[in-house]
Amino acid sequence: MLEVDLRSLRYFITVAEERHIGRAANRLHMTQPPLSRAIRQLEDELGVLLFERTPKGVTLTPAGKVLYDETGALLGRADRIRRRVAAAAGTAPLAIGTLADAAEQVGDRLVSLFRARYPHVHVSIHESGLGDPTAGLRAGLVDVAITRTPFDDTGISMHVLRSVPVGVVMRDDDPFAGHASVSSTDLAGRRWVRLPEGADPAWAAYWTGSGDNDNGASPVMRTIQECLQAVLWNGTSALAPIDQPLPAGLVVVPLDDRPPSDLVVAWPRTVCSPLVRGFVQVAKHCRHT
Amino acid sequence: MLEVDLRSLRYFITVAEERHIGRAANRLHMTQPPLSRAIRQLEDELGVLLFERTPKGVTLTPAGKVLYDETGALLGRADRIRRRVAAAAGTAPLAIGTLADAAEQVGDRLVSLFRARYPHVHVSIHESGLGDPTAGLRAGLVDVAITRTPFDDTGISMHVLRSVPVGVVMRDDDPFAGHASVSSTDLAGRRWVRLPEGADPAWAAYWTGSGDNDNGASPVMRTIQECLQAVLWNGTSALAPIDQPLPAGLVVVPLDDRPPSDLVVAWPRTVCSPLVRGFVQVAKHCRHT
DNA sequence: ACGTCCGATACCGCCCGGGTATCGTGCTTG
DNA sequence: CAAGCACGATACCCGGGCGGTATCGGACGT
Repeated sequence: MLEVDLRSLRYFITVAEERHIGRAANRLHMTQPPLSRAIRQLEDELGVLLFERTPKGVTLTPAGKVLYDETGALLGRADRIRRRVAAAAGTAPLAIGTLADAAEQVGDRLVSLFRARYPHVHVSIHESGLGDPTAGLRAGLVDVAITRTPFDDTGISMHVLRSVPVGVVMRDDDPFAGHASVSSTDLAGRRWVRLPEGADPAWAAYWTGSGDNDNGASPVMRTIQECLQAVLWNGTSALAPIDQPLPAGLVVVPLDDRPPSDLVVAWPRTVCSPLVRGFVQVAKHCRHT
Repeated sequence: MLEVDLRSLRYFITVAEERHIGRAANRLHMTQPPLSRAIRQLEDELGVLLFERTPKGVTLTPAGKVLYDETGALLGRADRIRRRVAAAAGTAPLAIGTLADAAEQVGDRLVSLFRARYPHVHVSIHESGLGDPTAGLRAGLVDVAITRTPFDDTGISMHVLRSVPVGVVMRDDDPFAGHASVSSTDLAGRRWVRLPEGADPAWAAYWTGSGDNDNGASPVMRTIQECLQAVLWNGTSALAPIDQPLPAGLVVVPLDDRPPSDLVVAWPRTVCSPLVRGFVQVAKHCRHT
């Protein structure tokens, strides 16, 4: 049984229109050799020569012309089928949770990629405070979350997007401000920002200097921006991923005795919705610079 | 861009008809897990649940029903395109050469597989004598050859189907008949079958005990059957692959100091015809027991 | 004659799509 | 009710396919 896949047909159409494999490869965002190979494989599959190769490009053979004329309709029909199937499934909504402002850029990128791929899906974004590292997943408020480790992950599956070391955010007039790194013992006696009560214990312990501080007096932080402002104004300290963009007057010094924190996409382990898995696929396949 | 391939759609159709992944896997000559995975991936691709999973099988969701109804037409159109393209290319003939009766079984299998895959192609088979190891390739009589090494392969590409040690064919009353193997020195003074004059030197040297014999008296052998008869009747000896089927009264004793001979499919290095490449593909993918 | 511009080839690394073994679960059955 | 069974799901392995880079060969056009 012959099994052409639609991708190679799109390749063929592009080459036929450009009359030039190199230019077609450009349009397809790939390089020339794999495209040459794909065309040759399509020819082998059909047992027919589709292009004449000339020194200045390629031209369609009669068989290639027939394939070109017929293929457009086939691809069009395939797209129509996709739309009809999506319509028949109804407009299933997808709720995405994000951890406060911790994952803004990557979250925006992922969501826009997801929207491009599943145009018929209604996406809602729920930004949660720093008190809930599951960003609403635990509470069932969202279907999938973009957040950070560590937290209690029983019943939750995760895919790591990026693993980032963590550091101490301090004012640039801090005695440690110039250091290449610090360790926990250097930080004894500091006042730390306070997370909301009831937060996941592993999470709270990780982000607040092991919690051995008198932080009853600090106000509760709900976003990273609030944390940074507290550091600037109150002389408290906070932990943050070292790639956190900082306002002027603040620096982050790597903390060398704490494991990195992972930027992850997380979802309930028992999920069956294809949309959630599709979101995870998008996250897996795109580059996280 | 979404890229469903037609294979996964055929999988889907089969599962939808069987209402049972295991049975569908059987019909598709594959096992259940990869089929489950393929269905799930199709669902992810479309962002839609296609089947309800139940303890006794699967049932189509509304979206799945729509896909089922639409997909048949798509696959039918794909098949029609294949036929039209093949027709537009005209009925390109393919000439296949085989080395005498040396490759009968495998040749028959390959040719029938090729015919099944390219039904529109007219295939002709040219059986050559033992004097031409290229089976007509060198002379331009055929497009592709099923033959044996060794021969001068300049300008010729090959794909090895099977590598078989070579042995001496002798009568079962020969002094060496019971031996597990023999070496060239054991065979001094024997009379050997004679190949046609002008055969490829490497080829002739390989198959006739290094050619240091008085074989002016032996008749020229044109097929393996003739060789075997000569051994039976004239007391000459011959070399043959050790898997050569033998008539009663003959045995083959492995020759332990000669490299094996490869059963190969060969074609001109400068080939551009998709049919030749298709034939090679068929040869590569089928099992050669 | 040589540079340039094609497509073709060679080779590499990763991912995908096959496989086997095993699990979880809901239904059946003694 | 416990045990078996039947089904799909999961985990893991392995080979092939499809991306990539580097390079070749050949046909023009100065």
